[in-house]
Amino acid sequence: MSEKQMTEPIRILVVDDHNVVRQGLVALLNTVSDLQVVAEASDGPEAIETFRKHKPDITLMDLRLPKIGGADAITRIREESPSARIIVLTTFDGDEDIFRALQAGAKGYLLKGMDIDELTEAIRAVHAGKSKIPGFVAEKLAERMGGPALTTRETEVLKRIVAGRSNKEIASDLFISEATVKTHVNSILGKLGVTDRTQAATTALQRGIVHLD
Amino acid sequence: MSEKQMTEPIRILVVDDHNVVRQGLVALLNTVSDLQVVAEASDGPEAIETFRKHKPDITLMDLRLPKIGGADAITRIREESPSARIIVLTTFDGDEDIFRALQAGAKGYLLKGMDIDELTEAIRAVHAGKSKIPGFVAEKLAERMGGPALTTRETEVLKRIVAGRSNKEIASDLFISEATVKTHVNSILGKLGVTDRTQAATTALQRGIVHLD
DNA sequence: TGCAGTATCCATCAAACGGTGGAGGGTTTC
DNA sequence: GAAACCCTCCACCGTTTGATGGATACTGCA
Repeated sequence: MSEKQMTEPIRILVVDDHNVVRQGLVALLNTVSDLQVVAEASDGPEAIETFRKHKPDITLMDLRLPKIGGADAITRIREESPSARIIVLTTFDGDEDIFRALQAGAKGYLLKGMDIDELTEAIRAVHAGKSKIPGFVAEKLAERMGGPALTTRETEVLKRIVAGRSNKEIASDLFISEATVKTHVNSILGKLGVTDRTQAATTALQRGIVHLD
Repeated sequence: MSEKQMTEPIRILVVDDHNVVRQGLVALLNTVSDLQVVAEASDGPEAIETFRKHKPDITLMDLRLPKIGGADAITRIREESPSARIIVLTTFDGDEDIFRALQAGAKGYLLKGMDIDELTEAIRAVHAGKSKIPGFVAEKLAERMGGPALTTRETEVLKRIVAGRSNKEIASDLFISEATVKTHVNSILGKLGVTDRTQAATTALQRGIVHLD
């Protein structure tokens, strides 16, 4: 509204389910003169609704959220508002999560280990229409792209491997024969580059293909 | 120094390796009148050294830290200063981590999902010499106590199971026979209440006995 | 139409795993 | 010094897993 100001402040929505982190982030961002936190949300649905109501310039979003995960929330928000500028701010969470978030339309991917200056710089960059993905995040992404992607069925099987189910149990879970499960397990091992199901489970967790929750 | 004040502010050290979280926390705590952040640290050794230098009234410490983990850092700090009042502030990290932290002498165990009011209340309580452990944390702890504890050797074996090593590989890693490894694996399965090594791996991760890093 | 990819199933076989029970030597604890 | 506990090893046996090399069928795309 003010005519005197050179620039309007950048209006920000902060989404994080950890109260002290979120409130800390808000306190921190509000100390920067050209940034202004206009709303907060602590889970996926709330994020979607709050975005709809406030239409912030920039959304800072953690990926691990209750009810609806960050990547899905990004998808939903951008379905309604394709111009939404969303920056993922998380701790790491594996290449699969990075991939899904960027796939969903995130314009930036920052780590909580970054400095506040880098954060504000990234916010301004994305607000100006640029993208901001750190080099090593891009590397991780390239790494993932190199490897062949799991099919939906394989992912289904992998989830159950992580859940500690045997081939026989997985077979009855999915209403298929144990032979088929073995086929899937074999291609999973091949694609993940591991030699047994325990390794498959831990690398699936590490790469963020599956979560323990 | 001031004689006019009713109470001196509580001097706080904040330890967290995520810069934006830590700086946010500092910004947040400094908005509370009787709290004053006097120092920060971003890893274990730094925490120990910074504590030595500033002797804060309260230390807020995350558990996942580079170089030296939070629990070990607490141990080391309290060796030098048995009266140190340390509050763990973390995201969760499983019952084993809770146990080790309290064992090491932490006076409080708070989650980052808590409200800022609860946090400040806990800080004042611990500063007043009390302990502050939320109910469900105590529950988790009780749960853990119920189950039989793993021996050091079993933990060693479990780490390698999580790393995806076979019994034969674990045997040569530890310079023991495969038969011995099988014995250990068997008691691990029994103690964890699971039926195979993949389940052992995932519940070990879930309970915080082992970490993927 | 034909090809690539996915999902389903089969048989076979060796290797790895898990269950059971027992045994000896070493601590720590009472 | 007995009891309790841990670590080490052994043998036996059935089950599970992973590796290999197929086969059929449905999809979508070129």
